[in-house]
Amino acid sequence: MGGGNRFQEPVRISRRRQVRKGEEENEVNESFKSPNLEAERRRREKLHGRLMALRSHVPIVTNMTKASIVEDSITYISELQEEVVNLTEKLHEMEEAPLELDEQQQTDQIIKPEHETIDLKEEMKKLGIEENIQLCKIGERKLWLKITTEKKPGIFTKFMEVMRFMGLEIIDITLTTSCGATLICSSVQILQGLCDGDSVDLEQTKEFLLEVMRSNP
Amino acid sequence: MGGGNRFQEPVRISRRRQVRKGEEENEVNESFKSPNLEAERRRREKLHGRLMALRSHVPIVTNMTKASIVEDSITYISELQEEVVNLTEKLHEMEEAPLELDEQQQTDQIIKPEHETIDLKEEMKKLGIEENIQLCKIGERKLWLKITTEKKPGIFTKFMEVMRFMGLEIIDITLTTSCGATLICSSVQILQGLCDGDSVDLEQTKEFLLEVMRSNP
DNA sequence: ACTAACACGTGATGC
DNA sequence: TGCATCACGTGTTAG
Repeated sequence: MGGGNRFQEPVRISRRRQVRKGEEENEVNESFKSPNLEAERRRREKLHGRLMALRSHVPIVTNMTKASIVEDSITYISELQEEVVNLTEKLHEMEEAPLELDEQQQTDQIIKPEHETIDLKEEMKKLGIEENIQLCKIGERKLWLKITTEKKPGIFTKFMEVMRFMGLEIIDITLTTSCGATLICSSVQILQGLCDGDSVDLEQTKEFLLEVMRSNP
Repeated sequence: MGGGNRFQEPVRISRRRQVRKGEEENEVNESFKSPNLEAERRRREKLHGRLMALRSHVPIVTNMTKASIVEDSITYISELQEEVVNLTEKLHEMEEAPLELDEQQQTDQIIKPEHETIDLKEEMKKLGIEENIQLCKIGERKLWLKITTEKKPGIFTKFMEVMRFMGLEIIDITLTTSCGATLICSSVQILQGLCDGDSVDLEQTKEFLLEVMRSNP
Protein backbone atom coordinates (compact mmCIF):
# COMPACT_ATOMS: atom_id res chain seq x y z
CA MET A 1 0.00 0.00 0.00
CA GLY A 2 2.18 2.79 -1.16
CA GLY A 3 1.22 6.30 -1.90
CA GLY A 4 0.12 9.19 0.23
CA ASN A 5 -1.80 7.44 2.85
CA ARG A 6 -2.97 9.81 5.49
CA PHE A 7 -6.01 11.77 4.62
CA GLN A 8 -5.10 14.84 2.79
CA GLU A 9 -5.94 17.94 4.72
CA PRO A 10 -8.60 20.14 3.23
CA VAL A 11 -7.36 23.06 1.24
CA ARG A 12 -10.33 25.34 1.11
CA ILE A 13 -8.51 28.06 -0.72
CA SER A 14 -9.26 27.75 -4.34
CA ARG A 15 -5.85 26.70 -5.45
CA ARG A 16 -7.03 25.68 -8.82
CA ARG A 17 -7.28 28.65 -11.05
CA GLN A 18 -8.42 27.21 -14.26
CA VAL A 19 -10.02 28.37 -17.38
CA ARG A 20 -13.28 26.92 -18.35
CA LYS A 21 -14.71 27.05 -21.75
CA GLY A 22 -18.39 26.91 -22.48
CA GLU A 23 -19.55 24.87 -25.41
CA GLU A 24 -19.31 27.67 -27.85
CA GLU A 25 -17.51 30.20 -25.76
CA ASN A 26 -13.93 30.89 -26.32
CA GLU A 27 -12.88 33.63 -24.03
CA VAL A 28 -10.99 33.02 -20.86
CA ASN A 29 -12.86 33.16 -17.57
CA GLU A 30 -11.14 33.89 -14.39
CA SER A 31 -14.57 34.24 -12.84
CA PHE A 32 -16.25 31.91 -10.30
CA LYS A 33 -18.82 29.50 -11.49
CA SER A 34 -20.29 27.00 -9.13
CA PRO A 35 -23.85 27.09 -7.90
CA ASN A 36 -23.36 23.94 -5.92
CA LEU A 37 -19.75 24.35 -4.92
CA GLU A 38 -20.51 24.79 -1.26
CA ALA A 39 -23.07 22.04 -1.28
CA GLU A 40 -20.57 19.67 -2.73
CA ARG A 41 -18.14 20.63 -0.03
CA ARG A 42 -20.69 19.87 2.62
CA ARG A 43 -21.39 16.56 1.02
CA ARG A 44 -17.75 15.64 1.02
CA GLU A 45 -17.34 16.68 4.61
CA LYS A 46 -20.36 14.66 5.54
CA LEU A 47 -19.10 11.51 3.91
CA HIS A 48 -15.67 12.08 5.39
CA GLY A 49 -17.13 12.44 8.85
CA ARG A 50 -19.21 9.34 8.46
CA LEU A 51 -16.19 7.39 7.39
CA MET A 52 -14.21 8.58 10.37
CA ALA A 53 -17.09 7.65 12.64
CA LEU A 54 -17.25 4.25 11.04
CA ARG A 55 -13.54 3.84 11.57
CA SER A 56 -13.93 4.69 15.22
CA HIS A 57 -16.47 1.92 15.58
CA VAL A 58 -14.20 -0.71 14.09
CA PRO A 59 -11.54 -1.98 16.50
CA ILE A 60 -9.00 -3.14 13.94
CA VAL A 61 -7.99 -0.90 11.10
CA THR A 62 -5.34 -2.10 8.71
CA ASN A 63 -5.14 1.12 6.79
CA MET A 64 -6.40 4.64 7.00
CA THR A 65 -7.51 4.64 3.40
CA LYS A 66 -11.20 4.95 2.67
CA ALA A 67 -11.52 1.64 0.90
CA SER A 68 -9.70 -0.10 3.72
CA ILE A 69 -11.96 1.43 6.30
CA VAL A 70 -15.00 0.15 4.51
CA GLU A 71 -13.37 -3.22 3.94
CA ASP A 72 -12.36 -3.62 7.57
CA SER A 73 -15.81 -2.63 8.69
CA ILE A 74 -17.22 -5.35 6.48
CA THR A 75 -15.00 -8.01 7.99
CA TYR A 76 -15.79 -6.68 11.45
CA ILE A 77 -19.50 -6.89 10.77
CA SER A 78 -19.07 -10.45 9.61
CA GLU A 79 -17.19 -11.30 12.77
CA LEU A 80 -19.85 -9.72 14.93
CA GLN A 81 -22.60 -11.55 13.12
CA GLU A 82 -20.84 -14.86 13.56
CA GLU A 83 -20.23 -14.12 17.21
CA VAL A 84 -23.87 -13.34 17.75
CA VAL A 85 -24.84 -16.61 16.11
CA ASN A 86 -22.41 -18.57 18.24
CA LEU A 87 -23.53 -16.89 21.44
CA THR A 88 -27.19 -17.48 20.75
CA GLU A 89 -26.39 -21.10 20.00
CA LYS A 90 -24.54 -21.50 23.26
CA LEU A 91 -27.26 -19.75 25.15
CA HIS A 92 -29.95 -21.99 23.72
CA GLU A 93 -27.90 -25.03 24.57
CA MET A 94 -27.55 -23.75 28.11
CA GLU A 95 -31.23 -23.12 28.48
CA GLU A 96 -31.91 -26.74 27.76
CA ALA A 97 -29.23 -28.15 30.03
CA PRO A 98 -28.39 -25.84 32.94
CA LEU A 99 -25.67 -28.16 34.21
CA GLU A 100 -22.54 -28.69 32.26
CA LEU A 101 -21.44 -32.20 33.24
CA ASP A 102 -19.66 -34.59 30.96
CA GLU A 103 -22.21 -33.88 28.29
CA GLN A 104 -23.35 -37.21 27.03
CA GLN A 105 -24.20 -39.81 29.61
CA GLN A 106 -25.08 -37.14 32.11
CA THR A 107 -27.78 -35.43 30.22
CA ASP A 108 -29.09 -38.74 29.10
CA GLN A 109 -29.59 -39.70 32.68
CA ILE A 110 -31.05 -36.49 33.85
CA ILE A 111 -33.38 -35.85 31.01
CA LYS A 112 -34.70 -39.35 30.70
CA PRO A 113 -35.57 -40.67 34.12
CA GLU A 114 -36.15 -44.11 32.70
CA HIS A 115 -34.84 -47.07 34.60
CA GLU A 116 -33.25 -45.90 37.77
CA THR A 117 -29.93 -46.90 38.95
CA ILE A 118 -29.22 -50.53 38.47
CA ASP A 119 -25.75 -51.31 39.65
CA LEU A 120 -24.97 -47.86 40.89
CA LYS A 121 -21.97 -48.91 42.81
CA GLU A 122 -20.43 -50.72 39.90
CA GLU A 123 -21.07 -47.78 37.63
CA MET A 124 -19.42 -45.54 40.14
CA LYS A 125 -16.37 -47.72 40.37
CA LYS A 126 -16.18 -48.01 36.65
CA LEU A 127 -16.04 -44.27 36.48
CA GLY A 128 -13.38 -44.22 39.13
CA ILE A 129 -15.40 -42.69 41.91
CA GLU A 130 -14.77 -44.17 45.31
CA GLU A 131 -16.44 -43.75 48.59
CA ASN A 132 -14.49 -41.07 50.34
CA ILE A 133 -14.77 -38.76 53.30
CA GLN A 134 -12.56 -35.80 54.04
CA LEU A 135 -12.63 -33.78 57.22
CA CYS A 136 -10.98 -30.51 57.95
CA LYS A 137 -10.96 -28.25 60.95
CA ILE A 138 -11.52 -24.72 59.80
CA GLY A 139 -12.15 -23.01 63.11
CA GLU A 140 -12.34 -23.37 66.86
CA ARG A 141 -15.67 -25.10 66.65
CA LYS A 142 -16.06 -25.51 62.95
CA LEU A 143 -15.48 -28.37 60.53
CA TRP A 144 -15.49 -28.62 56.80
CA LEU A 145 -16.26 -31.97 55.24
CA LYS A 146 -16.51 -33.52 51.82
CA ILE A 147 -18.23 -36.80 51.14
CA THR A 148 -18.30 -38.68 47.87
CA THR A 149 -20.41 -41.77 47.78
CA GLU A 150 -22.76 -43.75 45.61
CA LYS A 151 -26.18 -42.35 45.01
CA LYS A 152 -28.69 -43.84 47.43
CA PRO A 153 -32.24 -42.62 47.94
CA GLY A 154 -32.03 -41.91 51.65
CA ILE A 155 -28.40 -40.96 51.88
CA PHE A 156 -29.02 -37.30 52.38
CA THR A 157 -31.62 -37.73 55.06
CA LYS A 158 -29.36 -40.15 56.82
CA PHE A 159 -26.54 -37.67 56.62
CA MET A 160 -28.71 -35.04 58.24
CA GLU A 161 -29.71 -37.39 61.02
CA VAL A 162 -26.13 -38.33 61.70
CA MET A 163 -25.14 -34.71 61.81
CA ARG A 164 -27.79 -33.92 64.32
CA PHE A 165 -26.92 -36.95 66.35
CA MET A 166 -23.30 -35.91 66.50
CA GLY A 167 -24.21 -32.45 67.63
CA LEU A 168 -23.12 -30.78 64.41
CA GLU A 169 -25.13 -27.87 63.13
CA ILE A 170 -25.10 -27.32 59.37
CA ILE A 171 -23.76 -23.91 58.47
CA ASP A 172 -23.93 -24.47 54.75
CA ILE A 173 -24.04 -27.45 52.47
CA THR A 174 -24.09 -28.33 48.82
CA LEU A 175 -25.10 -31.62 47.26
CA THR A 176 -24.63 -32.71 43.70
CA THR A 177 -25.58 -35.97 42.09
CA SER A 178 -23.93 -37.16 38.93
CA CYS A 179 -23.28 -40.46 37.23
CA GLY A 180 -24.72 -42.42 40.06
CA ALA A 181 -22.50 -40.67 42.56
CA THR A 182 -23.19 -38.06 45.19
CA LEU A 183 -20.92 -35.26 46.31
CA ILE A 184 -21.62 -33.44 49.53
CA CYS A 185 -19.64 -30.47 50.76
CA SER A 186 -20.57 -28.81 54.00
CA SER A 187 -19.25 -26.73 56.83
CA VAL A 188 -20.66 -27.42 60.25
CA GLN A 189 -20.63 -25.91 63.68
CA ILE A 190 -19.74 -28.11 66.67
CA LEU A 191 -22.45 -27.72 69.28
CA GLN A 192 -21.60 -30.36 71.89
CA GLY A 193 -19.41 -33.37 72.58
CA LEU A 194 -16.86 -34.45 70.03
CA CYS A 195 -14.77 -31.70 71.42
CA ASP A 196 -11.96 -33.20 73.37
CA GLY A 197 -10.66 -30.26 75.21
CA ASP A 198 -9.51 -28.04 72.40
CA SER A 199 -9.18 -30.54 69.63
CA VAL A 200 -11.57 -32.78 67.79
CA ASP A 201 -10.83 -36.35 66.95
CA LEU A 202 -11.13 -36.04 63.23
CA GLU A 203 -10.10 -39.58 62.44
CA GLN A 204 -12.69 -41.08 64.70
CA THR A 205 -15.42 -38.86 63.35
CA LYS A 206 -14.43 -39.72 59.82
CA GLU A 207 -14.56 -43.44 60.50
CA PHE A 208 -17.93 -43.12 62.11
CA LEU A 209 -19.33 -41.21 59.19
CA LEU A 210 -17.89 -43.68 56.73
CA GLU A 211 -19.40 -46.57 58.55
CA VAL A 212 -22.80 -45.01 58.73
CA MET A 213 -22.76 -44.04 55.08
CA ARG A 214 -21.83 -47.54 54.02
CA SER A 215 -24.59 -49.22 55.94
CA ASN A 216 -27.65 -49.63 53.81
CA PRO A 217 -30.71 -47.72 54.87
CA MET B 1 -33.09 13.59 1.30
CA GLY B 2 -33.77 15.00 -2.08
CA GLY B 3 -31.65 14.91 -5.10
CA GLY B 4 -30.54 12.24 -7.49
CA ASN B 5 -30.47 9.25 -5.34
CA ARG B 6 -29.60 6.18 -7.28
CA PHE B 7 -25.98 5.81 -8.04
CA GLN B 8 -25.14 7.47 -11.24
CA GLU B 9 -24.03 5.10 -13.91
CA PRO B 10 -20.45 5.48 -15.03
CA VAL B 11 -19.91 7.48 -18.16
CA ARG B 12 -16.48 6.47 -19.23
CA ILE B 13 -16.47 8.60 -22.33
CA SER B 14 -14.69 11.78 -21.64
CA ARG B 15 -17.66 14.07 -21.79
CA ARG B 16 -15.82 16.93 -20.37
CA ARG B 17 -13.80 18.72 -22.94
CA GLN B 18 -12.23 21.47 -21.10
CA VAL B 19 -9.39 23.77 -21.46
CA ARG B 20 -6.67 23.70 -18.95
CA LYS B 21 -4.22 26.41 -18.37
CA GLY B 22 -0.81 26.04 -16.88
CA GLU B 23 0.38 28.60 -14.46
CA GLU B 24 1.76 30.88 -17.06
CA GLU B 25 0.49 29.27 -20.21
CA ASN B 26 -2.33 30.79 -22.04
CA GLU B 27 -2.97 28.75 -25.12
CA VAL B 28 -5.84 26.32 -25.43
CA ASN B 29 -5.22 22.59 -25.04
CA GLU B 30 -7.51 20.10 -26.63
CA SER B 31 -4.95 17.46 -25.79
CA PHE B 32 -5.30 14.68 -23.18
CA LYS B 33 -3.40 15.02 -19.99
CA SER B 34 -3.79 12.49 -17.26
CA PRO B 35 -1.03 10.31 -15.98
CA ASN B 36 -3.20 8.90 -13.23
CA LEU B 37 -6.57 9.09 -14.90
CA GLU B 38 -7.03 5.37 -15.17
CA ALA B 39 -5.63 4.77 -11.71
CA GLU B 40 -8.14 7.19 -10.30
CA ARG B 41 -10.89 5.35 -12.11
CA ARG B 42 -9.81 2.08 -10.56
CA ARG B 43 -9.69 3.65 -7.15
CA ARG B 44 -13.22 4.97 -7.54
CA GLU B 45 -14.48 1.64 -8.75
CA LYS B 46 -12.80 -0.01 -5.82
CA LEU B 47 -14.37 2.26 -3.25
CA HIS B 48 -17.71 1.94 -4.99
CA GLY B 49 -17.50 -1.83 -4.90
CA ARG B 50 -16.57 -1.84 -1.23
CA LEU B 51 -19.49 0.40 -0.43
CA MET B 52 -21.87 -1.87 -2.28
CA ALA B 53 -20.43 -4.85 -0.43
CA LEU B 54 -20.86 -3.02 2.85
CA ARG B 55 -24.43 -2.25 1.92
CA SER B 56 -25.07 -5.91 1.24
CA HIS B 57 -23.86 -6.76 4.73
CA VAL B 58 -26.20 -4.34 6.44
CA PRO B 59 -29.78 -5.56 6.72
CA ILE B 60 -31.51 -2.19 6.89
CA VAL B 61 -30.68 0.56 4.47
CA THR B 62 -32.61 3.79 4.68
CA ASN B 63 -31.04 5.30 1.62
CA MET B 64 -28.84 4.32 -1.24
CA THR B 65 -26.62 7.31 -0.80
CA LYS B 66 -23.02 6.74 0.19
CA ALA B 67 -23.22 8.64 3.44
CA SER B 68 -26.38 6.78 4.38
CA ILE B 69 -24.77 3.44 3.69
CA VAL B 70 -21.92 4.27 6.00
CA GLU B 71 -24.27 5.72 8.59
CA ASP B 72 -26.53 2.70 8.56
CA SER B 73 -23.57 0.41 8.84
CA ILE B 74 -22.45 2.35 11.90
CA THR B 75 -25.79 1.98 13.62
CA TYR B 76 -25.84 -1.67 12.63
CA ILE B 77 -22.42 -2.22 14.13
CA SER B 78 -23.55 -0.54 17.33
CA GLU B 79 -26.58 -2.79 17.47
CA LEU B 80 -24.46 -5.87 16.92
CA GLN B 81 -22.01 -4.82 19.61
CA GLU B 82 -24.77 -4.21 22.10
CA GLU B 83 -26.33 -7.52 21.25
CA VAL B 84 -23.04 -9.28 21.80
CA VAL B 85 -22.66 -7.61 25.17
CA ASN B 86 -26.16 -8.57 26.20
CA LEU B 87 -25.73 -12.14 25.10
CA THR B 88 -22.45 -12.58 26.92
CA GLU B 89 -24.02 -11.06 30.01
CA LYS B 90 -26.90 -13.46 29.86
CA LEU B 91 -24.58 -16.33 29.26
CA HIS B 92 -22.41 -15.48 32.25
CA GLU B 93 -25.44 -15.09 34.43
CA MET B 94 -26.57 -18.50 33.33
CA GLU B 95 -23.25 -20.06 34.11
CA GLU B 96 -23.21 -18.71 37.64
CA ALA B 97 -26.82 -19.03 38.64
CA PRO B 98 -29.30 -20.77 36.40
CA LEU B 99 -32.04 -18.57 37.72
CA GLU B 100 -32.08 -15.07 39.06
CA LEU B 101 -32.69 -14.25 42.67
CA ASP B 102 -34.10 -11.20 44.33
CA GLU B 103 -30.62 -9.76 44.67
CA GLN B 104 -30.72 -7.08 47.28
CA GLN B 105 -31.88 -8.08 50.68
CA GLN B 106 -30.50 -11.50 50.16
CA THR B 107 -26.87 -10.58 49.73
CA ASP B 108 -26.94 -7.89 52.37
CA GLN B 109 -28.10 -10.36 54.93
CA ILE B 110 -25.88 -13.16 53.89
CA ILE B 111 -22.72 -11.19 54.27
CA LYS B 112 -23.02 -10.36 57.96
CA PRO B 113 -22.73 -13.43 60.19
CA GLU B 114 -22.53 -11.58 63.53
CA HIS B 115 -24.07 -12.65 66.80
CA GLU B 116 -25.94 -15.89 66.79
CA THR B 117 -29.55 -16.49 67.26
CA ILE B 118 -31.28 -14.47 69.83
CA ASP B 119 -34.81 -13.85 68.78
CA LEU B 120 -34.31 -15.40 65.39
CA LYS B 121 -37.72 -14.82 64.08
CA GLU B 122 -37.85 -11.23 65.12
CA GLU B 123 -34.48 -10.47 63.72
CA MET B 124 -35.53 -11.99 60.46
CA LYS B 125 -38.61 -9.87 60.31
CA LYS B 126 -36.68 -6.79 61.22
CA LEU B 127 -34.43 -7.38 58.30
CA GLY B 128 -37.38 -7.87 56.07
CA ILE B 129 -37.05 -11.56 55.48
CA GLU B 130 -40.27 -13.34 55.13
CA GLU B 131 -41.00 -16.95 54.77
CA ASN B 132 -41.00 -17.41 51.07
CA ILE B 133 -41.07 -20.21 48.56
CA GLN B 134 -40.45 -19.89 44.85
CA LEU B 135 -41.04 -22.67 42.39
CA CYS B 136 -40.01 -22.78 38.80
CA LYS B 137 -40.36 -25.42 36.14
CA ILE B 138 -37.04 -25.79 34.38
CA GLY B 139 -37.66 -28.92 32.38
CA GLU B 140 -40.13 -31.58 31.43
CA ARG B 141 -39.71 -33.26 34.77
CA LYS B 142 -37.58 -30.79 36.61
CA LEU B 143 -38.26 -28.11 39.15
CA TRP B 144 -36.13 -25.40 40.63
CA LEU B 145 -37.05 -24.08 44.02
CA LYS B 146 -35.90 -21.49 46.47
CA ILE B 147 -36.94 -21.39 50.07
CA THR B 148 -36.19 -18.65 52.55
CA THR B 149 -37.30 -19.25 56.08
CA GLU B 150 -36.26 -18.78 59.65
CA LYS B 151 -33.53 -21.02 60.98
CA LYS B 152 -34.93 -24.04 62.75
CA PRO B 153 -32.88 -27.05 63.90
CA GLY B 154 -34.81 -29.71 62.04
CA ILE B 155 -35.87 -27.72 59.04
CA PHE B 156 -33.48 -29.33 56.65
CA THR B 157 -34.31 -32.88 57.62
CA LYS B 158 -37.95 -32.06 57.33
CA PHE B 159 -37.34 -30.62 53.90
CA MET B 160 -35.67 -33.83 52.82
CA GLU B 161 -38.52 -35.91 54.14
CA VAL B 162 -41.08 -33.79 52.37
CA MET B 163 -39.16 -34.04 49.14
CA ARG B 164 -39.03 -37.78 49.34
CA PHE B 165 -42.68 -37.92 50.26
CA MET B 166 -43.60 -35.87 47.22
CA GLY B 167 -41.60 -38.06 44.91
CA LEU B 168 -38.98 -35.43 44.20
CA GLU B 169 -35.38 -36.53 43.81
CA ILE B 170 -32.74 -33.98 44.70
CA ILE B 171 -30.48 -33.26 41.79
CA ASP B 172 -28.53 -30.60 43.60
CA ILE B 173 -29.07 -28.39 46.58
CA THR B 174 -27.39 -25.65 48.54
CA LEU B 175 -28.23 -24.49 52.00
CA THR B 176 -26.96 -21.41 53.71
CA THR B 177 -27.75 -20.14 57.17
CA SER B 178 -27.20 -16.57 58.13
CA CYS B 179 -28.61 -14.06 60.55
CA GLY B 180 -31.14 -16.49 61.80
CA ALA B 181 -32.44 -17.21 58.33
CA THR B 182 -32.03 -20.16 56.07
CA LEU B 183 -31.81 -20.10 52.28
CA ILE B 184 -32.29 -23.30 50.35
CA CYS B 185 -31.88 -23.53 46.60
CA SER B 186 -32.37 -26.82 44.86
CA SER B 187 -33.27 -28.40 41.58
CA VAL B 188 -35.23 -31.61 41.75
CA GLN B 189 -36.36 -34.35 39.45
CA ILE B 190 -39.99 -35.36 39.43
CA LEU B 191 -40.14 -39.11 39.93
CA GLN B 192 -43.82 -39.81 40.43
CA GLY B 193 -47.19 -38.24 40.96
CA LEU B 194 -47.46 -34.48 41.01
CA CYS B 195 -47.38 -34.73 37.28
CA ASP B 196 -50.81 -33.93 35.99
CA GLY B 197 -50.52 -35.15 32.46
CA ASP B 198 -47.97 -32.77 31.08
CA SER B 199 -48.04 -30.04 33.65
CA VAL B 200 -47.28 -29.75 37.33
CA ASP B 201 -49.44 -27.84 39.74
CA LEU B 202 -46.81 -25.44 40.95
CA GLU B 203 -49.12 -23.39 43.10
CA GLN B 204 -50.43 -26.37 44.97
CA THR B 205 -46.94 -27.74 45.52
CA LYS B 206 -45.82 -24.38 46.77
CA GLU B 207 -48.67 -24.09 49.22
CA PHE B 208 -47.98 -27.53 50.53
CA LEU B 209 -44.32 -26.82 51.05
CA LEU B 210 -45.11 -23.54 52.74
CA GLU B 211 -47.52 -25.17 55.10
CA VAL B 212 -45.10 -27.91 56.03
CA MET B 213 -42.26 -25.50 56.59
CA ARG B 214 -44.38 -23.33 58.82
CA SER B 215 -45.46 -26.14 61.11
CA ASN B 216 -43.07 -26.50 64.01
CA PRO B 217 -41.09 -29.70 64.22
C1' DA C 1 10.15 8.05 -11.63
C1' DC C 2 6.23 5.85 -10.34
C1' DT C 3 2.12 4.48 -7.87
C1' DA C 4 -1.69 5.07 -4.55
C1' DA C 5 -4.70 7.85 -2.25
C1' DC C 6 -6.66 12.29 -1.41
C1' DA C 7 -9.53 16.88 -1.95
C1' DC C 8 -11.19 19.77 -5.14
C1' DG C 9 -14.35 21.93 -8.57
C1' DT C 10 -17.40 20.87 -12.08
C1' DG C 11 -21.48 19.13 -15.24
C1' DA C 12 -25.26 16.00 -14.96
C1' DT C 13 -29.29 13.87 -12.96
C1' DG C 14 -33.42 13.25 -10.23
C1' DC C 15 -36.58 15.02 -7.08
C1' DT D 1 -36.64 26.68 -9.35
C1' DG D 2 -33.45 24.90 -6.10
C1' DC D 3 -31.18 21.10 -3.72
C1' DA D 4 -28.66 16.82 -2.94
C1' DT D 5 -26.04 13.37 -4.84
C1' DC D 6 -23.32 11.42 -8.18
C1' DA D 7 -19.03 10.37 -11.47
C1' DC D 8 -15.46 12.56 -13.54
C1' DG D 9 -10.80 14.58 -14.40
C1' DT D 10 -7.46 16.97 -12.25
C1' DG D 11 -3.43 18.79 -9.10
C1' DT D 12 -1.07 17.33 -5.19
C1' DT D 13 1.25 14.87 -1.73
C1' DA D 14 3.69 10.98 0.32
C1' DG D 15 5.97 6.65 0.17
